[in-house]
Amino acid sequence: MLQIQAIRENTEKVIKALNKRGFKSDEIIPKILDLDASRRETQTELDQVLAESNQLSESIGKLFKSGKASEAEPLKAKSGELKEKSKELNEKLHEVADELESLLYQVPNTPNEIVPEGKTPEENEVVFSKGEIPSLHAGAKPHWELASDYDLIDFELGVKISGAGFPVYKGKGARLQRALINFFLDQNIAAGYAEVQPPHLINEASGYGTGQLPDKEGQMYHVTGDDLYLIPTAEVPVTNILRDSLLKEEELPIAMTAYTPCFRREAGSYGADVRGLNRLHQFDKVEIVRVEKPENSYQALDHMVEHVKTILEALDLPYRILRLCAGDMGFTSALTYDFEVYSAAQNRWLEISSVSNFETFQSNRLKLRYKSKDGKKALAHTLNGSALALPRVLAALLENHQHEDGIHIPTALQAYTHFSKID
RNA sequence: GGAGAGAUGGCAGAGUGGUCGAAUGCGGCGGUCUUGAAAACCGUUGAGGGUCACACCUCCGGGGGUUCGAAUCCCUCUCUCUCCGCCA
Repeated sequence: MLQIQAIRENTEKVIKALNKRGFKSDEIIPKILDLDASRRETQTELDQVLAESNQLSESIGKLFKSGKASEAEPLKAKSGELKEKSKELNEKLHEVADELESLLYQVPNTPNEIVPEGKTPEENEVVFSKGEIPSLHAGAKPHWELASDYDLIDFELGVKISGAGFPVYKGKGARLQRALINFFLDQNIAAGYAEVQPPHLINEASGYGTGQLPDKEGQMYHVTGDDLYLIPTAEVPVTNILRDSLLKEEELPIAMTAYTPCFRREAGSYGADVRGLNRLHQFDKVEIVRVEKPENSYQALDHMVEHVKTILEALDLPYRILRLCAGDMGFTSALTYDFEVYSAAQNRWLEISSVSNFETFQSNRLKLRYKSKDGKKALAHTLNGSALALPRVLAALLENHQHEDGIHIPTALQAYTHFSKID
């Protein structure tokens, strides 16, 4: 949620930034400003009535104490009137404040200045690429065929148990999956991230905290019996660890990593894009989350990008980094870098990580603040990224490292898989 | 699922209708002492709105009510804890 002061003080800048996203702010922003003005005006009016009422009560109390109860009667009547009035004003205040809040929830984050203009994924800016695209042997296959040939993943079995998008990993497929999780976690820990294991179900307040609610209500699985949501990413429970907190300056930065399964309904997707591991309802991901002082957050974002690079290079996968254009960025982000690995057998790029700075957009909702040494309080910046999402990494590993004699496991992973080849 | 207890400042924990925004302890900050540190002692220290700054207002889990006046009384919701049951 954007800070109302920012909208108030930099209205033109905010509108311009939102327009870059393709978000129509010309109506909603003036409306927000109107409501904000009205809120403050009503608040002031209410405060005055309450101040008068407080004084009255105090003098009534004194009269009672000094045994002049009869003199208090007219004051009581006056107090009753004020109460009536304050009730009205209070109702109005709530009305205005609620409407203001619901409008603020609808406004996405303002893109950083370096975010490129654009509406579609084609307009994302490639800022880096590395690794050679392997030329595969004749008869090379996409991962869903490899998965079946080597009995690594059973998609049909998952359909029986749950439905489409819930694969069953088997044998070396399961072991490779587990190896990747451990490998990623160890890499992140070595880079200074503290491991946490958060709950996989979250309450409504947590959903609002990181911005999944109310914006993406339909994309999360909802456990109606207990009114909980299955996490779409570890970002939600991990970032919410810091919800409603006032940190000391020296506690920052905070860096956490977590492995969790992720659950996404992804309603409405179909076709070749969702073949095999490309898009699932349940998948595994290792996430990194950072909480930073505002002046350090963009440097931290760069460090996260560098860190993800080293992981992909250890896996010997060709990849590129995109700076997402304003129109393709997520609702809550101010700047996002997507990592894509090249899938030689599918001849396409697959997104495997998304690293973002949310600035104060999440911390404003989360009430995640820190207190500097001179006693000033400010919202912290939150960042997160995948390091990494499993399914497409697995797909790319199978496809890019396939040879006539089987699938070769990258050296860095062998300590985790305890096998060097799938054949 | 059954029974009971509770929700107060960064944390712990008093407070049952009128200077209570709240005792006390811990923690934090400043100081005295010390070569330095620790200990001890003294002082200070909740959050939000509002204002140029004051004033002022709100906040003792959420919502509603009683009262001139509520952290304190009533209703309601949510959550937590303890015991029993069930169970990995």
